[in-house]
Formats: sequence, C-alpha cells, structure tokens
Amino acid sequence: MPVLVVKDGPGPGTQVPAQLQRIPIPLLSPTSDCTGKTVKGRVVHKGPLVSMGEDNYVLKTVIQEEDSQQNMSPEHSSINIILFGALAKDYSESVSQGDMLLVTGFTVGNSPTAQKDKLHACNLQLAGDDAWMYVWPSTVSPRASVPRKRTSPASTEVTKAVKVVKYTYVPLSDLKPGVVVNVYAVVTFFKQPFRTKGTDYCSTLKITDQSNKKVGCTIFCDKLEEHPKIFKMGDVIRLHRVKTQLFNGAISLLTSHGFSVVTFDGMVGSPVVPRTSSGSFKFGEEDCQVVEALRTWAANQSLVPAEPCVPLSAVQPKTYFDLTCQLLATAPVDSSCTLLKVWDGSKCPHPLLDVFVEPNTLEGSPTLSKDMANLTANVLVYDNHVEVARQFKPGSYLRIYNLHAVPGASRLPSNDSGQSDQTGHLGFHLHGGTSYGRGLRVLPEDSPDILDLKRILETFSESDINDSSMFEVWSTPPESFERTCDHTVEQVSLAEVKSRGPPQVFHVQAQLKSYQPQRLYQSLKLFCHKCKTIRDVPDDVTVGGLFSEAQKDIGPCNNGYWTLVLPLPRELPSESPSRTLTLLMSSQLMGKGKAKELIFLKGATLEETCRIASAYSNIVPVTSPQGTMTPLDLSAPFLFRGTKRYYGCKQCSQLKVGESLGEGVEVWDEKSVADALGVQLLQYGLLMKLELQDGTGSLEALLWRDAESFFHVSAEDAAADQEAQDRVQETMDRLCPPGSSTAERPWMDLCLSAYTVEENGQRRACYQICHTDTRGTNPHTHPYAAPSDT
DNA sequence: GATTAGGGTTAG
Repeated sequence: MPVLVVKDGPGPGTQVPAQLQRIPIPLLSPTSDCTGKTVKGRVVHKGPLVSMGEDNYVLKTVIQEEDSQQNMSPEHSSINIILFGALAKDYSESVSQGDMLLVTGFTVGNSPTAQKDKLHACNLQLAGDDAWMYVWPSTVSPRASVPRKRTSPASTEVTKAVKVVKYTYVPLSDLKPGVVVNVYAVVTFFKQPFRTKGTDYCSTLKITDQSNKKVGCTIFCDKLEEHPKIFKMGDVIRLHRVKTQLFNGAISLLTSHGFSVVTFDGMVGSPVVPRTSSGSFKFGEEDCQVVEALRTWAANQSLVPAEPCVPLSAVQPKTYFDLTCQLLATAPVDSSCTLLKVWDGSKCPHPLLDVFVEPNTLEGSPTLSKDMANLTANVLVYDNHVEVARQFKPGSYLRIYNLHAVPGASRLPSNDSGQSDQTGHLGFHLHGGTSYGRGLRVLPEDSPDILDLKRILETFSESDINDSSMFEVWSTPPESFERTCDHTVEQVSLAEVKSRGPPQVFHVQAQLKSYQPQRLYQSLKLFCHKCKTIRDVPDDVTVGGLFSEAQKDIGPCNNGYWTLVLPLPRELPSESPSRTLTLLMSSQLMGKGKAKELIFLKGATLEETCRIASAYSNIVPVTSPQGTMTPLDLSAPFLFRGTKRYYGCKQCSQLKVGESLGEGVEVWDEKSVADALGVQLLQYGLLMKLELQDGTGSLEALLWRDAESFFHVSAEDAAADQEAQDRVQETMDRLCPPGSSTAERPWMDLCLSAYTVEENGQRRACYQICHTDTRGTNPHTHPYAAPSDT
C-alpha cells in the first residue's frame, strides 16, 4: 500500500523514515538526485482519476509548499504531481484537497503545462513500487472540498441542466468486433486523405496505445476538413464513435455514424492544443492528462521509425523523405503534373535541379537569387496529388510526405529539347499514389515545426545589407590602392593600422570575425567602369517579365537583316494564337559565311532564349517597337553566350543596330558584340564586407577589387555556375566555420589598403583587402595573442 | 443509403 495516511500528529516524524531528506520545491530541477529525497506540500488541486484500462490509471494533483524557506514566489513553490497506476487509484480514494502530502520515490520531469499553469517548470512523477506518499488529513473539513470547476455556475443548477456525457475510452487490446467505441491512441502510420472510388475521401491510419496493440483504422468522410489533422507519426489521436470490425482476422476501426476526431501534437512538453474543425467538441482537463500520458509513454517506445523529416541540407539522392518547407511559387506543368518551388532555409550539398517555367504561368516569386544559393527545391507533384497542390498559395507552409530525391532527372515532360546540362542535379518527385503515406498538406503557422522553420527563414531577411549604401560609404579607393604589397611590408597589428591612418598599404595577420552578406549570392554585382555605378544581378522573374513584355511587339522588322520567321505550335489552349519566333542574321555576316555567329532573336521567352543560347554562340534578344530592331530594355541581359548572360549599363550605353555590323570584327565575344551594339558592358564582381580581428582590435574591410583572386573564382563564372559559387562559400566556411569559436579560425596574411572617403563633408578612413590569396591561410599562432571572443 | 479501403514506393 503505497499511500500511508498518518492519522495523527502535526507533521512528519514518527512514521516517515528518518533517513529521508527533504528538498524544498523551488530547488527541484530535472537533474536533482531524488534518491532518498522527499517533497512536502499541501494539496491545492486534485484532478479526477482517469482510467486507461484495467488497473491503469492516471491522476494529476498540485501541491504547494507552505513553509518554503526559499522565499520564492508561490508559482515556484507549487508543483504538478502525476500519479500512475494503482497509486493514482489509492490517492484518489484516500487524499483530499487541503491535505498535507509528503512524497518519495519520485522522478522529476519537465512540466509540459508550465507555460499554461505558471507552476513549477518541473513535475514529479510517481509510479511503481518505489513511490510512496504520506498524508496528513486536513483538519478543516477537507472532504467538503472546493468545487473543482471554479467557473461552474451554482451547483444545484449544474446537476439538473447539464447532462454530462462521460466518454470512456477503450484500450485497443480490449476491442471486440461489432461495437462502437471511443479510443485514444498514438498514430504510427497515416495517409493524408485521398479520393476513393466512392463518394468520400479516405484516411488510412495505424494507431497504438499503452496496451501495445496496433490497430488499423479507416476513416471515410466526404469533407476533407473533417478528416484527422495528422502531421507526423507520433501525433496523438482521439476518435469518438468508431466501429470495430474483424478484417483478415484482426480488429480494425471504421468511422460510424456521429464520428468525430481530434488530434494533438505528440511531442512531450508541447502545448496540448486540440486540432479539429469541429466547433463543438468536448475537451477538458482529463483529455490533457490522457494526451500527456500517451506522449510520455510513446516517447519511450520507439514507435516512430528513423526520423522521416529531413532538411534539404541532409537529403541523400535516391531516397524518400518528408520535407517541411515554405512554398515560394507554383506552376501548372500539365494535367497530371504541377511544379512547386519550395525552400526550407537550408542549403542542399548536392546541386539542385532548376526547372524553368514561363514567368506568366508561375504564381508566386522564386528569385533567381535563391536558386543561385542552391536553396530552392523544385518539386514535381504528380497525378492524385495535383488536385491538392493546386490549391496551395505561395507563402504557405507545407509538409510533403515520401518525397523522392531523384538525381539527373532534368527534363519536364513537355520539355524535350536541349536544356543546359543539369545531369546529376537533384529534382524532387512526389509520385502518384499513396503508398508509404505519400502526399502533402499545409501545416498551420503556429505548429511547433513551422515555428522552428520560420525562425530559420527569418534570418534570411534580417541581415540583408543595403548594398548601394554600403558601396557609397566605402566608395572606390583612390590611387593609393594601386600600391602593392608582396608581404615584404612590415607586418603590423590592426590597432597600428587604425592609428597610422591612410593613405597607406599595410600587411597584417588577422582572423575573420564576421562577414556580410551572409547570403553569398547577394555579393554578386554588376559594375560599370565608365560611370562607376554598381547594380544587383536581376532575378529570373524580373528578366522573364521583360521578355514577356517584349513579346507583345509583333510588328515587322525592316532593317535589311536576313529574317527567318518560325510559327510556334500552341502548347496550351490558353496561349495566344499566332506566336512567332523571329531569327535575324546580319546579311554582312551571311556574306562571310559567319551568319550563325551572331543571331538576333525576337519574340522568344526567356526560357526559349536560354535553350537556343545553348546551341549557338551569341544570342541577342531584340524587339522592334518602331519597326527597327533594338535590344530589350537594358535591365535584361543584352547577350546570351552559353549559360552566361551579359548586361549593359543603362546610363552609359548608346544603342546602335545598323545594317553594317561589326566592321572588321574577327571574333564575336561579349566585348565585340557590346561594341557593335553600342552597349557599355557591365562587369561582374563580388562585393563583401569582412570584419577582421587580431589580439589588438577589430576592423572592417571591404573586399571588392581583388575579390576574384581572394576566392580564386571569376565573378562571371559565379553568376552562371553553381560550382564556382560553392567555391566562394567553401572559402568563407574555411575562414569562418559556421558555429566556430575564434580559436578555431585560421589566420590570414592580408594586405590592407587604407584610403580616405569623404562623406557629408566628413573624412573617414576606409580599408580594402588587396593582393591577398586565401589559399595560404595561416593556422599558426599569432604574435598578438589570442583575441577574446567577445 | 450503400460504397469507398483494408499501408508497404514511381518509373514522369
């Protein structure tokens, strides 16, 4: 008998073993050693006895320490106690609110309700033969205890008016065929609702409970919102009015008349929030206890197989996994396929397949920037899942179940001509069917997993630097910058650099403390040598829009060029009827047999332009607003060469496309094409701000003019090629490993050019890293001692 | 008012 009622005596002493040592409640923590310890307090709340099957009970109670010496607020001296098994039943029968209680043989856990009830962050759990409790009955009529539900109206009315429907829940092991029951269980397998051949949607589940019996469950319901909202294995489910049935020799559960369902997150400690669409379901304190008991039980059962949820950064090719992500954009592909562009804020180590779609068929805005950072996953959703996926709105949060990571599948069904080579790039397929729970659903924004995801995604907008202001502040350094340092200059500390001031070139040894932008694709810039302005590389949506705009010009083009007009077959019924694609070639080049070296293209989409550019050396997209051929708005690339795109300066270009083209040009490359068209070519560059440190201080330095040699990457390659971008990332990861401490970062030999910038009449010193090669970063100990980590 | 499905990879 684990509950000992101490009939007389004012406090513990005679019957409580003397060797037991009491712990004040405020001092309890999950790491407390509870062996031989006791906790004492007055019962301020006693919950109902909840039956979980034969001899299986749970009861929650709260005790408050009255003589707490810790002088703490009352919430820290009140603690939840969860009683299990026979102890719960004994307690229910022999203890009342107001009694004094002393417990021993407990374990301390985190209280899942601490947020809600504002009580102690821990709870005490009592179960099994080791748990004992001593009770001193209250002298002030404890049996006429305070009504449990404080919000109840006058008690006489309650007993008359309210028919309390008491639900009893049957353990799964006790199910008999042919009856209607209520059950509480943990979900071990589930399929999102799918259309049946009949009139309903069907959810297929497998559930289990403390009886360890696994039971299949089939839910038919014509309304999707009335299906169980199950997000992951381990979720807790409450089913009311389900029918038992014998199928293949085993009991299974089936919806019956008046069926209802509520689900809960299965994680121990997460808030017990019922997920339901029903406005009138019953849910009380007892349900909380049952949910918490199931969670605690399931946590020790390894019911859920290896974590199926995998971030993009951990995806292995050829595997199936569940993805939790945000939807960026959708695009219908054909009647049995829809494209979802998604991200989860993590970078996939494998190059991701880029699926090109017409910007005008795309809903939402995937930026090329994100694609460039290898953050955007393209998910092709097939067959039965299309109906669900087409209702998703960009911005919503999704979980995609049993997604297939497929390397090298680089073509859309309708897209059979040569795209840029993406062999080995990872594409994601949600195949048709529902095997292995294949499917997808929107997750509510307040679910725990989505809150985590949001925190990750938010870091992507927080620290975006304003590039133009950064560059204006730093400006282009004056001639002092041209002085070189071959590391023969005397090495100085950062403090000395600051005190000596510009103009000067310094040789320093330093570590990287931080850098901006964190998203390296944002460091990619376009620079005009003539007007010295710098601009961002536009994303595909912007560029695609300019192409769509130019397509509206369907007028003729009379300029003496050799012209080939190709009518395009209609791929979609909605497409405007007579779209044509016009190839124009210089008659002059024709005469020299070099016509194919420079092709002007009118009426093409961005995607078509890219495809054609992969087959011809120089493609110039054009339009002819007044019948005269001219390049597109210079926000768009004026030239496509293979996978590379070249831009012109809007300010400094003076466009000319005459009949005589490129007199004397031998080789057509971006420079000669720009010259021939009167375009002032923009140069790709990498712009970053590095915060350096040594033992003497820290200093911000710009990396711009010599960024390419710093990274051993051409910015132009980085704009077109994921591998080149990866090399930049690898360098930064080497200099500043994610999560690393100062001591772990290598020392760099750097040259700093110090110069003066005037800003609002104020002169200030600025620094730029020059002539520095990061391949030889120096791991040795530095003469200026280890800098502090602050 | 009965029926649907009854877990166990597409093959794009």
